[in-house]
Amino acid sequence: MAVRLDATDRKILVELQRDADQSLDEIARNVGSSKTPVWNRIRKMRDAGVIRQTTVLLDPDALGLEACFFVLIRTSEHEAEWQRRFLEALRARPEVLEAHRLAGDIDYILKVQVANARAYDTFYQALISEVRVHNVTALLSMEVIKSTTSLPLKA
Amino acid sequence: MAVRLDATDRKILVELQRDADQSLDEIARNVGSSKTPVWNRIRKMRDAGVIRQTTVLLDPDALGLEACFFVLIRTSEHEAEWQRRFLEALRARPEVLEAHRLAGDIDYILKVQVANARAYDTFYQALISEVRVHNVTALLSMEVIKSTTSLPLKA
DNA sequence: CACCATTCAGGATATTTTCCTATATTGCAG
DNA sequence: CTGCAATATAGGAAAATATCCTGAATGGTG
Repeated sequence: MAVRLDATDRKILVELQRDADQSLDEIARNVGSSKTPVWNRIRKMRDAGVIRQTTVLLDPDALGLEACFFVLIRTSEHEAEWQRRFLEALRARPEVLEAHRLAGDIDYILKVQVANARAYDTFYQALISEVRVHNVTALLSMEVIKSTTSLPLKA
Repeated sequence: MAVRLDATDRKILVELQRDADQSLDEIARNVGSSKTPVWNRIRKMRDAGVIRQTTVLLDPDALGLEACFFVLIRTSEHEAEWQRRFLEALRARPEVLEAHRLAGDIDYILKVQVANARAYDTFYQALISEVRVHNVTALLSMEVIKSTTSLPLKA
């Protein structure tokens, strides 16, 4: 079900992306409305799937996950069965935070968050032993310049 | 202030990452405790910065942001002033969801979420007109295989 | 075993969510 | 422009929840 979002909806989403812990009254004040319409709009956007999840963002360093790798993968395999097993392997591994199938030269990109280079190597060895890939390049993040889950909304 | 996380803390974090809308009683039930210790532990982890933010994850497609690009950037510039301006430019642009400085051959990687290829080109032109970069490769995501903000926690 | 510090469960109160109702607003046909 | 129907709104009542307090339980230590 597609939902047409108006300016108030978008303001609410901006507030929720900024801080989902706010009370309805606070959000209502920030968007210039009252709690009932805000509540109805949030419920509607939840039901429509515009809002997918409320969650908490953790500090990777505080959890000892100090190494972030972007992994570029080329493969010569393109059969359905191989792909199914590859996707399953990625979905099953919690250190894989993102995985995209790409257009062009490089077939897949992964974002992998692990404790250190050794942990990455363990992950890498396990992955390539499970599914054959042609060429893998790992890019190691030295510094997170920016990291947000807030999608841009035309206010 | 570093916090030592025990098994209960990690269970709480797993629950909060899964669904931060749960009531304290629910979380307490799920981790086998009662609401007071859960509440105290959450507050402590918030204060310590382990929990950085409570937020809402939105569906990019529902907002008309149907194109996700990973952008690989090489530059010959490595002066402090250039870098400062480059970081500022990235932080100021809301379509840049992630930006990392990398080790090795490629200097930076960005994750950019936009409406379509045209919008990406607009972003790209604006960026290179603002700061000089040597070489830019854009990888277009065809399919999101996995996308999570949940960091792996040894339960 | 006794002491201290820490963590716990359960309860009291303040706050918030959830839903209802009556009013206001908007879009639209005549 | 006017009146009607559909929709959105503000405010309030009841239920649920967060927040904080108290006293009991626990675990490590001399």
